[in-house]
Amino acid sequence: MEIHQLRYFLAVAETASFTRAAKFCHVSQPSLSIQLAKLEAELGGALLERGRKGARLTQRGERFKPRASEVLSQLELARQELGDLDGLKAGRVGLGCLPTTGAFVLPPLLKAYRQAYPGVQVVLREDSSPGLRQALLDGEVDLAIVDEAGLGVGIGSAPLLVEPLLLALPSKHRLAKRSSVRFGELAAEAWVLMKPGHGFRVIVNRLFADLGMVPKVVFESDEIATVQALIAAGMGISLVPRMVKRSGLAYARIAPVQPTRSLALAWRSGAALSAAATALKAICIAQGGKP
Amino acid sequence: MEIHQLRYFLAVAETASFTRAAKFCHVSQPSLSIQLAKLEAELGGALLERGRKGARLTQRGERFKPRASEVLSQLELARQELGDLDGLKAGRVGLGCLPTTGAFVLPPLLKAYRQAYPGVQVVLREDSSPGLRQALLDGEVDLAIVDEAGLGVGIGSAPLLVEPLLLALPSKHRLAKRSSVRFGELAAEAWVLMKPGHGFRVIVNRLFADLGMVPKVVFESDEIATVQALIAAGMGISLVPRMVKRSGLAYARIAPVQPTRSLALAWRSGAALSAAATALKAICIAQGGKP
DNA sequence: TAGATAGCATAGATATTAGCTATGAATTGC
DNA sequence: GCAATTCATAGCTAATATCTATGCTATCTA
Repeated sequence: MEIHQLRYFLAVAETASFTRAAKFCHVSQPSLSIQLAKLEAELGGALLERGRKGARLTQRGERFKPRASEVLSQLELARQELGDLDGLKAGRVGLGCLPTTGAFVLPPLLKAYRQAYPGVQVVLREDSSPGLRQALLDGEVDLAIVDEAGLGVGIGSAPLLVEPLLLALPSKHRLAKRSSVRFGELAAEAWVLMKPGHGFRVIVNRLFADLGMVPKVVFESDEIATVQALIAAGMGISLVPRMVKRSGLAYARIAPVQPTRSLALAWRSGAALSAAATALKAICIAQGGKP
Repeated sequence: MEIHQLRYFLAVAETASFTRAAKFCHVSQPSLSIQLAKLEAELGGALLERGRKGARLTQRGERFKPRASEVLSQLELARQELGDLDGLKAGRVGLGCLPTTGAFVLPPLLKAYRQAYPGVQVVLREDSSPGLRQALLDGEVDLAIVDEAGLGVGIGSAPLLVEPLLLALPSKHRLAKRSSVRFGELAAEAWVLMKPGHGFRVIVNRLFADLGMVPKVVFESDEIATVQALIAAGMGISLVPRMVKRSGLAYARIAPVQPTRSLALAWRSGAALSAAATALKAICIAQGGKP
């Protein structure tokens, strides 16, 4: 059973004539006759009744017609849908981001994207960098905004932004008035940090390791908001990305070498990005993550 | 776009591997690769993402898959339905009959048919012989039980039964006690007949014509029941087929040559009878219309 | 690190087949 | 009776689906 046979069959059903159907299908009448004979042979019986002045459907033909019609409709619909997908009139793109960044970088990105491609659905996923990395590899998201911990083998990336990590202090802290602090001055401080595995916990660990020290960690959380709340309550100090600055805390730069974290847009290396994902990638890179 | 391409595509979607899909489809892996490349080219973009350890669907592939699946389902369903039709597990047959015969010949026929093929729907149509002839030619019914007036060019037929026409008389009629009557004795009688066009009105006309006479027609009707009711009321006499004999009237044979009407099973000459119609035809001929 | 394995793509040969033109057979209309 | 219509058949050609053999790359293993 071939698709062109279905097309020929429906043309005959429509025109009640092999000759007219052949013209309609832009093939010769013998070709059409032969193909229909094959179709009938494969289906085990006549679909058409040939007469002196044309052809009419047999009962089997009447029964077969809606199926053949449905097949061609589905194929047409498939083309249509794929066209919509490519034309960004439809589709879906999965975007991952870090909980500490979502609230800051996503709104302008998504606003621009939604305006440009209102038909595309964006599915968000907030997770840690390793979690996002896995989600990329599993194809659960198409793109993700991650820090260094989200990269690695199998992941492609483009830099989005580099932002300084600031020392976050209770406003009454002895260093609260300082605009910059050397890291060595912090050896004895109590630290409130993100739990291990989070991207910039890694950065803090590295900073201490470089100094041959171990931080005195008094609290750990998964939420940057919690960390800052604990600091505001005077439980300790921390390093936080500049984008989460809020009132009620004091922030100081680290000197002389300011630590930073880099955010990058990441995707699975081998992945054939969908049109929707490609467009989102372009917007991300164009905006550079800067609101 | 070809059906085997859809099959290959779904196999890859299922097995996540070109190699396994090729085995499943009983083709070589290169053949499958090439066909899928063609499918993708025709649809304007990749459907599958080739990786080191197999293949996975792209977004376009995910979108396309249900359509491809539906197409194959429809084709399978079509085969199934045609098989049911041929196996007489489904189907429809149109059967026509004369109003004067339906009540007498149909019940046993339809009972036997329904019992043998409960899945087949029988659509009845009662009409005059010329009307049934047209219905046959138009394909509105597959078979019809008609008298001579229903035959002609383009109609095939098989004899079903020959039945005598009896003289129907009011029970107080002067001839009511006679078992047989010569037609010549009826020249002066008042006649209640079926309207012109009805099959056995033609027969009565012919009988009179043979004698060089014209009947004195006092009433005409389309319904044999009406004719008999008028006769019972003493309005005249008539010739009726034996199968409509009822109480309240007297019936006499015509002698010496008993007039008859023949019923036949008819179909359109060129028609490819459906399995359902062929089976019904067989039952009709086997029973010969005799209850 | 070299070799083996797995997975898909490419190349060239072959066999099937869809399509064409020409023609035939049967019927209808003037 | 001739012309026109309609579908089927025959023979040829070109397209193509498939095959085997091979290449390429990445992964696994000794």
